[in-house]
Amino acid sequence: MSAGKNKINLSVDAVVFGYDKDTGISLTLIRRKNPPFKDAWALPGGLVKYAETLEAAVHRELREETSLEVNYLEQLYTYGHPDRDPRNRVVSVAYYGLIRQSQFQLHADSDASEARWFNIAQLPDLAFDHQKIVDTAILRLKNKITYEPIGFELLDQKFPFIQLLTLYEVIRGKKLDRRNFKKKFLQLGILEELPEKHSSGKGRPGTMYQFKKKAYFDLKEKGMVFEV
Amino acid sequence: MSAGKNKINLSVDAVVFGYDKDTGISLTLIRRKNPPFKDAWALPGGLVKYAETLEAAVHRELREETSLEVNYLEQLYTYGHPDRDPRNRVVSVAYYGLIRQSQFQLHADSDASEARWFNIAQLPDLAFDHQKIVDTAILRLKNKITYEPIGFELLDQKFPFIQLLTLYEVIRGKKLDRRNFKKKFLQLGILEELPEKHSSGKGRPGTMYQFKKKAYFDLKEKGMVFEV
DNA sequence: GCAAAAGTGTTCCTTTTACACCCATGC
DNA sequence: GCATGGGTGTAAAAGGAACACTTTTGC
Repeated sequence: MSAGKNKINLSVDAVVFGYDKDTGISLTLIRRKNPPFKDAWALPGGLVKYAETLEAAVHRELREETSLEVNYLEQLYTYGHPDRDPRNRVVSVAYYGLIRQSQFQLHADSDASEARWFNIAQLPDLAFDHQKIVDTAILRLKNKITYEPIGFELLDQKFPFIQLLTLYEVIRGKKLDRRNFKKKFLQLGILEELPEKHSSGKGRPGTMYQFKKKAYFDLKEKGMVFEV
Repeated sequence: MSAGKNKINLSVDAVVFGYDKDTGISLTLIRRKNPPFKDAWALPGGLVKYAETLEAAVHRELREETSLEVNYLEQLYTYGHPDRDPRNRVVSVAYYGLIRQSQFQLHADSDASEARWFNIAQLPDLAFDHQKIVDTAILRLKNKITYEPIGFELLDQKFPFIQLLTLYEVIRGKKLDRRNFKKKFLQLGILEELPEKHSSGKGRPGTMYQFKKKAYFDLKEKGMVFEV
């Protein structure tokens, strides 16, 4: 603590989004066990070790604090204001990640657990400048989903079309025309229609689809522009 | 050197773009005076001081190493691979900036100077992972200019329309239709036509314009979407 | 047979692209 | 008066938005 007092600390923080067709977009927060901001909710994260990559640090912290394993992870922004941590100087590289929430109900709502999902519309007060980070992440998610097919990271591997539509509606925050959206999306040629049907219990069952990842990357390489 | 050996160093690097209607897009590099990569060209940058913001560090380093003062500065990406610096762990927050090159001919091509403009099409081998940073910055510039009017940061305050067109052609790397481009741009309502004319020596002199910054921010606030 | 949700096609309008002629200036 | 570059408008094509009826299932 005395040696290296004048050296800046480097940390990572992660905004992990999950999606559930019934509850919408959520993100993972952990409850802080120590001061400052003891008992407040915060983003998972922590100091980067000397020899690990930033991405490795994020994965490690997520594993340690939430036992989540994310597939999709992208750097968001680096927050470096001198006063963002009241103890000492901590510069934090923020990442955002996406997971299929259906696979991780673990921390859902047990009061005893330290990690929980929060709907992005009902977040508690956050420690440090984490609200700012979350705001940036949500903005990025909105933008990103229009020109990269990241939505598939949030849905199950196989899904009825209506779920894709609903996901876009939730993230964009407005109703979309079912027919136009489907037309446009199918035209991209990155969805595979499956023989299976999916019934929600009521009404006509919908066709299941899955993302053709390979087709997408092939097309992307040829200069195809994704935009929805 | 022995104390804090296990703490990560934090630096900033800056990709400063300049534009000249005759020579195109350039960026500033400095020649390294010390190992590693002694005598190689590198981006201006250096370690962040304990109590300064990241932006302040960038401005300071630019002042010290190139005597440039940039108005437009934006965070680009943070590079943190453990091996990016052969000496020890240095995580670097990269920024990119824009300036009116016409105001800074200082370091233009004096062989004795340590800072120089290089056309982005003819860059020398760069130290560290700086080529990667530059690639990202160029990509960002191309993207950004289509949905934010950052071009005005590169042009003189008053400019004939043709220069705006040429700037976009250079950055996009392809010819644009003069009439369609002008129509689209003027429709945005963020350009002010000036009474002055500008002659290139030959042909009919062109009308001068200037960017209506206030009008732009007012419109932006009302939700207007800039896209060219 | 009725309620609920999925499937499908056409028209209209807006935006984008393509394109050609006249005008002001310097020499 | 001719070469050079700047200014302007229109028509065709493409893309996006709006919109209604039929089909399949559960009860």
